[in-house]
Amino acid sequence: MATSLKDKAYTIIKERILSGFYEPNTMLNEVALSDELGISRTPIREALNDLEHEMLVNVLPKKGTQVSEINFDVVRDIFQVRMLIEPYILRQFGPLIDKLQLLRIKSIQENAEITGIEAQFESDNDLHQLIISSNPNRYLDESIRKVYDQNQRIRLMTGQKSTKRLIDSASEHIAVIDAILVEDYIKAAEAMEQHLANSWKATLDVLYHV
Amino acid sequence: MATSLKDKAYTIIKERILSGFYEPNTMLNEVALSDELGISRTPIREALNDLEHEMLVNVLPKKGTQVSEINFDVVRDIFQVRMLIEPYILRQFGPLIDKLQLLRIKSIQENAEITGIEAQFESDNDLHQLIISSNPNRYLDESIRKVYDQNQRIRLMTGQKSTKRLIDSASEHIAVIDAILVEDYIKAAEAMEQHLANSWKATLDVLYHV
DNA sequence: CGAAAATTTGTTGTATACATTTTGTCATTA
DNA sequence: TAATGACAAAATGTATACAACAAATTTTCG
Repeated sequence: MATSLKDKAYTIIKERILSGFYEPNTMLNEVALSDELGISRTPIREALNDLEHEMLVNVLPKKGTQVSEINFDVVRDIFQVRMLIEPYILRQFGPLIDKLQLLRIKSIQENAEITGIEAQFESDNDLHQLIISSNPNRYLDESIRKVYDQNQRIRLMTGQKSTKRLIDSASEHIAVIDAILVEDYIKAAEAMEQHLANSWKATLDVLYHV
Repeated sequence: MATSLKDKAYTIIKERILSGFYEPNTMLNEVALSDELGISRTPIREALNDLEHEMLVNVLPKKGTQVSEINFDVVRDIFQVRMLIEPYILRQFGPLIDKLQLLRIKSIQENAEITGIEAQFESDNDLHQLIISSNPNRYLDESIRKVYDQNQRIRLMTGQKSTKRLIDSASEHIAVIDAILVEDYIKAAEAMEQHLANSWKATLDVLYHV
């Protein structure tokens, strides 16, 4: 794959932000990144610009680029958009979802207590990604993907501390999956709404003790 | 206002795309733009990159930057997102809409037959922008704004040829406005859904004779 | 000693030079 | 004539140099 240096820089920096290696409010120095990655400033700058559009960083004119913060407002906005779009995708594009992949994910979710937190975590991601990917609308896709990247950072903060929530989450996922499998997409959308509402409540609880 | 050269280039190029001065599929040459605008290639490139994120251009690696096309799929996707988000904003954030501005817009819409096409056109824009602006969710805002820019290009194509549609559109706008004024935001959302559905049908008819 | 001014340092913004790739031209050949 | 390949021209991708600005530091003066 003949990828550009800009894309390389983009991928590396994004991964560092999403993984929490760069914490919120960290200032990203262009020359430092340039030296470290062995890439000149120009592609670095372009990558940072791209990341700004995903709202993963804020470019402060003449000051620098700063890893964006995840405050309450951001968390609320992220969940709001997810609750609008993910059920919508199920209703509109449910039939386009890959059933085989669903079954694979379901089997992992069913063994939530055995497979461990990390596998569960990843499988959760897979489910949402699978649903998101079924949507052919480019504009909707960009919106939800941007939001979903931020969501990964939120989950890093919550850390899924409660195993109780993990089990509940798994059964909610299964409810969504089962509805899709019997091709009742309205029910699937409702199950997703329920799931997101619960996740929202759990997140509120863990992060803000509300 | 101490705006950067990148922003200047961005503003100029964007205006040219939205106004139709640059037609779809036009290749945008970086050095040509650089010479014409008296700005070096670096800010020009950054501006084009920004425009790519708004899907107003496509950057083809090693080939160049091309003004994006408005084909049937794009038109469908745009309307789909508008029909999802605009009514949602009314339902969720209706109370935040500036009522005074609404009254001003209403008076123009009421005289649709007198004020002429252009004023009508602009007032239509104002209404949708006003509603969009009432939404405080940054993620939703970016999504709908991106879509609304493209929508301007669609309207350029349809050219609002039918005066019948113009009159109908005005009365639909008034239905939305009146519902907001009496603070019945559910009704307002429904009126908006109706309006967008009709616009969608009219657009289909004009552009694709479907 | 403290505050304001001047200077230095470091960072981003912009311009330009160089590298790489694509594309168009034109001669060559089957 | 049509296809092919070498070559030239032009475009984008990348690196680097310079300019403008902000912040930190030092100096100067009350």
